[in-house]
Amino acid sequence: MSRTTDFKKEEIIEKAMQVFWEKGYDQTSLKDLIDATGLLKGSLYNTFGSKEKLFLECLEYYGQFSRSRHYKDGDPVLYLKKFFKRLIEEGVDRDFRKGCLIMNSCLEFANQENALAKKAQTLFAATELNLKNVAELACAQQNKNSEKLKTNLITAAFSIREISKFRKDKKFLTQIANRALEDFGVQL
Amino acid sequence: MSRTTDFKKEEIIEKAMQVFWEKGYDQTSLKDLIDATGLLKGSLYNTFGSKEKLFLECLEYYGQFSRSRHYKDGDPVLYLKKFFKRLIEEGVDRDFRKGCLIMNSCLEFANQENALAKKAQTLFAATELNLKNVAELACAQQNKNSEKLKTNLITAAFSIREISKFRKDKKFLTQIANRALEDFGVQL
DNA sequence: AAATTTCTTGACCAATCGGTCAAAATAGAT
DNA sequence: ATCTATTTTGACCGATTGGTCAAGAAATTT
Repeated sequence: MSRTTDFKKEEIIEKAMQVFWEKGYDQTSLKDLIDATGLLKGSLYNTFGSKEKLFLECLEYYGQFSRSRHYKDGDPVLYLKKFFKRLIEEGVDRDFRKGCLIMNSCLEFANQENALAKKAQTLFAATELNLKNVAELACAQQNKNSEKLKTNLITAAFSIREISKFRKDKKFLTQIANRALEDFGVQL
Repeated sequence: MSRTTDFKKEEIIEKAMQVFWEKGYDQTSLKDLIDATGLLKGSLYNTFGSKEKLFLECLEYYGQFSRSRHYKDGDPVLYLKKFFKRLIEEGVDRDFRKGCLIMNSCLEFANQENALAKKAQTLFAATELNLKNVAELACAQQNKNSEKLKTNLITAAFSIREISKFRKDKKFLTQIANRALEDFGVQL
């Protein structure tokens, strides 16, 4: 009865997200999105409505990706070790300066109060909740107060992600992680 | 023998710096700079040559401002307490979402390797050196290894500055500071 | 007061920004 | 094969980007 799209929406979101992740929202132009997705301006607007709405879908997509790496089961302390090990590995990679799209967006929209800022902060809260859950499980094993430990974890994760953008210093980044991990009696 | 400028260069740099500090380099347009300084485009280019060169002068100016708050003498631990107290006070201020221009610039130019990125990282190193010096003095008093403590200090300062942009949570920010200060046997 | 040098001004530049839209192309239902 | 709903396409929009430049204004030296 009518023509169908030549592309899969999710594939477009995935490609657009990569550009937004690398360059940030404002620094990503429509031309960038066109080049990355292979769609033309009209199709892009026909499908997503605006650059802002497309970004929201990309944020949500990244949120799914992020949640897929949240703690599910197993040893919570081991999860934390693997978690920080990965952050550092990505952090020292010279080709990886993108950080975390959620944190990037929280910072980029910090002095705004629009849908983008709100969405970014909601996703940040989810990331935080993940670490909070892990911290509580680990603390239950060790009979400790988890509130400060939770702050330490999210702060360490944030710091490693952001500082590693401009400082590819494994020792430095590992010290940050170890400072949070020592609460749980382990080190990298 | 010739006409003199109607303005003082330093006053222009100060005003331009405020805009760059609030909005970042790329998000600051020439119109913003014109509005903030009161100069017209021609005068701006006649005086500074380009937006980039103007920004470099602003960065240097901020660097002086930053250095003016570095440790000079007195009790190093007391300096640290005041240092973090101020960071948190500014951090919870709803009208203060600018963070630190040096850290902002390190992040903004993280995936570039131009004069701007270089300059920002050089200034970051100076900030770091300040905290390192203080840490060593304080450690000498207390017979401790200062290397990890130095990392903790700069990481805490960075985290408070950045996280406070989008999270005006005094308790949270204080926990970050206290985590670094506990090494020196004090708390906020 | 005149001469000289510099600063100030505003018009102008090409390029790009996010976004719109009418016409052409096309896939599916009949 | 035809009809129809939808997508694709590329031209076009006004606004803004960073930057240039010639002409006019003005301050200082002589």
